[in-house]
Amino acid sequence: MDIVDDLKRNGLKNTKCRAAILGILEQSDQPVAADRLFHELNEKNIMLSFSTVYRTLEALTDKKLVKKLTIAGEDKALFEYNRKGHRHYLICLGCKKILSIEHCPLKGYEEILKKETDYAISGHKLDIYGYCPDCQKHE
Amino acid sequence: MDIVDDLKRNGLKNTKCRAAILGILEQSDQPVAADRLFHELNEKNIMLSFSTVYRTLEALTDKKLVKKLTIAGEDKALFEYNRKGHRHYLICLGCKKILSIEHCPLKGYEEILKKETDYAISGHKLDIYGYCPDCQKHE
DNA sequence: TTGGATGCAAAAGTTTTGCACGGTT
DNA sequence: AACCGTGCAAAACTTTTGCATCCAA
Repeated sequence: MDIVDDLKRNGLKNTKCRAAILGILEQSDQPVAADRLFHELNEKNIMLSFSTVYRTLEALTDKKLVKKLTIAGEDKALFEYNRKGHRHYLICLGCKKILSIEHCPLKGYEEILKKETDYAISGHKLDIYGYCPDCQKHE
Repeated sequence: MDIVDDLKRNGLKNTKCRAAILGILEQSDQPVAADRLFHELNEKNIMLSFSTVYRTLEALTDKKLVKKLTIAGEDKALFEYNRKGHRHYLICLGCKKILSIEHCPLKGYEEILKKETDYAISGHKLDIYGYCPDCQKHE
């Protein structure tokens, strides 16, 4: 099982909670908030406490199995399975759905910026906002 | 006084608190967090409560005099004087200093994305992370 | 004078932590 | 058996809100 391997390879014990949380994230195409994870797990009769959800997410984030992200207009953090590889997000302002964009239009720009500013650039984060086709219809 | 005009033009009463908060933001080249504003004002012997700081920031944000933003790795919201015009941020991972970048390398990209996804694109947010010259030296 | 602005205190929401207990290796 | 993981409750922290009072227009 991939998920158990993910855990073991990173020196994390394979427990019901961790496998369940990592599993949900791995199968979701959307970043998920901590409270949503908590409720989804409860629905599956996997009872765990809020502290465990947060501690698990922290452990998984530390080991880079999971990415933590925040988007403008959201007060809480979101978590997603770390599928490696650079990604941007297209966020629907109507339904809050998040689409991953794998193509990066900023290749080369970091190099230009480095020359201009003398900063050592280590990465960037691009979020694009708009309305998905569904939300355009209903308004 | 520009700041008083800003307030009046937007139907906001000109009060000590609002002028002080807007003034600090206007003179800062960095986005500022609510608690930092609170402390800076106290140092200037302008005593006001936390609720007022938040309520004032909310009013100023609603009127678009101020922009509210959140950056990855920061738990609290930051606020900056709205200097109009599109901006990106270059954030130092060492000292957390934020540099404004006025040039936008994404002209045209939104149009391409619109065709690819059928989303109505309304904007984007680009944060670039790195280390400023000072922080590069001290490490 | 009147409605909006402020202070205080309490509440709400998310996230963290202390401590005792339980499960994995 | 040892150590890490978990549950529960309480705390920390940012932000919001209710209500009485105060101030700008």
